[in-house]
Amino acid sequence: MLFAISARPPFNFQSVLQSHGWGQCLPFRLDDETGNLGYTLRLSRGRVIDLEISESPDGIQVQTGQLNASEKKEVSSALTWMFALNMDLSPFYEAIRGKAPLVHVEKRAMGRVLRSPTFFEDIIRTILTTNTLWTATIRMTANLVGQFGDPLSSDPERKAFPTPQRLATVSETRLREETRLGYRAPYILNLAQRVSASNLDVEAFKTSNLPTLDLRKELMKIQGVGPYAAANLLMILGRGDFLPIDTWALKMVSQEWHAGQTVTPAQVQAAFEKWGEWKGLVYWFWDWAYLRKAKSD
DNA sequence: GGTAGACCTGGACGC
DNA sequence: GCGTCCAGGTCTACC
Repeated sequence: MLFAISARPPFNFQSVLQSHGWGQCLPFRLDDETGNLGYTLRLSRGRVIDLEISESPDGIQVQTGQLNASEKKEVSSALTWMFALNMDLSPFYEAIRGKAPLVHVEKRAMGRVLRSPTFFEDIIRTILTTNTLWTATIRMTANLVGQFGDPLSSDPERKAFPTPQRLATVSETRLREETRLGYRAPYILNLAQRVSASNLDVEAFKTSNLPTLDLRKELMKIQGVGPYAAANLLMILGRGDFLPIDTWALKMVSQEWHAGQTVTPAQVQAAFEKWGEWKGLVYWFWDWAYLRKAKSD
């Protein structure tokens, strides 16, 4: 079946896909030819379905197998969250309007960050981005999905992201040695076990009314989530008060404002401080001169 | 509160 | 093919 879901305008499908690298990590699949996004989704009752998501005139449309009414509602709800279809970007655009390195942002309806259907999946994937190369993040995620995800009945090669319950039963040794998570294995296992045992409701973070500072403290109580990962997760939650400062950020700020001299995290923070609650989004979508030059060379 | 070192993997490099 | 070095955030112990 095929159905459409409208987005709060302005909306740009490709801008969401390109907002970060999640589309390269299973169970997402980016189709370079069509520009569409695939995703293998496990519904709450355990059925695994495949989604082919593309742009529609006023939002997105999704091609999938036959769904009953409650399944269709669940898929619509998941996609609305994943693409932040309800997000109101007008205050952000008002704050950045006319600022030179950001003029492309409103033109291309940027500001939404692609999310996973569950915050559990986003936390795990974020932990797997820490202290490693992006190619290793893609590999670790693929291992997790391939080894522990529920398969699609029509194509068992395609699997959904593992549930907390499934991961909670896996040994740390296996996560370490077979899934190749290394020292991250106990962090992933601990999170899965806490969520599985209902000792931590990570999905509640999606609708939390906590001030961002408090939300950040809660996120940093999760093993494996430090300042960088917390800022990244806050961005996913639509809170742009903190910067995910990694080595890339240090390099960009060094090149942009310090003539290539080594900079500290505090200097990165200072560079964006004036943007207040929007600093995360401003940083995320900044048009870096260093990258522009690299492209033109 | 700040700092140093350990953690682990895989890619790059030299031999 | 093998060994070594390095990059990448977080955690823990220590000051």
